[in-house]
Amino acid sequence: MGTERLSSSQDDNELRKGPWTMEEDLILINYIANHGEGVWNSLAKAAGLKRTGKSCRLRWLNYLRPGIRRGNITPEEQVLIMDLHSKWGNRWSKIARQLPGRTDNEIKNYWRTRIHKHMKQQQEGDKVGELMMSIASGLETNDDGGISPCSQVSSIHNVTEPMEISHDYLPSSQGDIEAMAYEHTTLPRENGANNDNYWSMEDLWSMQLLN
DNA sequence: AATGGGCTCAACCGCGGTCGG
DNA sequence: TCCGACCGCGGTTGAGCCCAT
Repeated sequence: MGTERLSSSQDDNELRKGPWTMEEDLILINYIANHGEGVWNSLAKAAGLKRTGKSCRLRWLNYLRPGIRRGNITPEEQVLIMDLHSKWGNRWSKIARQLPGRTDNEIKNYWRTRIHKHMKQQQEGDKVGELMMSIASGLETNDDGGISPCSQVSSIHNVTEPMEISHDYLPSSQGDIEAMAYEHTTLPRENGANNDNYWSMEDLWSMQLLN
């Protein structure tokens, strides 16, 4: 990644851009664990991160924050996203608040790369509405024969449990933590496939706290 | 095995809103 | 009231991965 590596002379003064490293993640997690979040610009400086406050905030909210659910948007969530998008439009942060553990960025990406694309394809084929039916196949229909996401929506609203975390293996050293964190950040994505084997950031969190 | 196009998603950018001095 | 700093949001980009050929 071209922007990731800066010359050593630049490293001391300039702000970093591009993907976050494991070290930066740990610094940010550690700092917020000790001092709390907020006032991102001063947080970035105080933590010793060569990042903008904006970048720290984004990384925290979209990736490191405990409770983040990653991957595998469920059919229920998909219906809820479509329902809320029809009401609110591109108010991603507002929509995200209705989906516990999901971020606005994730929902926005999901909408643009999947739902929006498929809707366009459906429209091109003059089959508007079939997407809804196919997505919601198995879900209940209303009297008009259309999809009634309301029951699904209400069920979603009750789904507030944090993601399940397996603690079958806990690290015993900082080296373990770093190796596991590295695995977490470098494992290839599986294109929507089950990623249950991935390390969640809550794992990283608990490790940091234990540490 | 090589490769080129499509897809995904983390991260950046720009803008508008809010707040304190 | 004005101004600057900061925050939050939505749009966009581009690196990396996947897959068909």
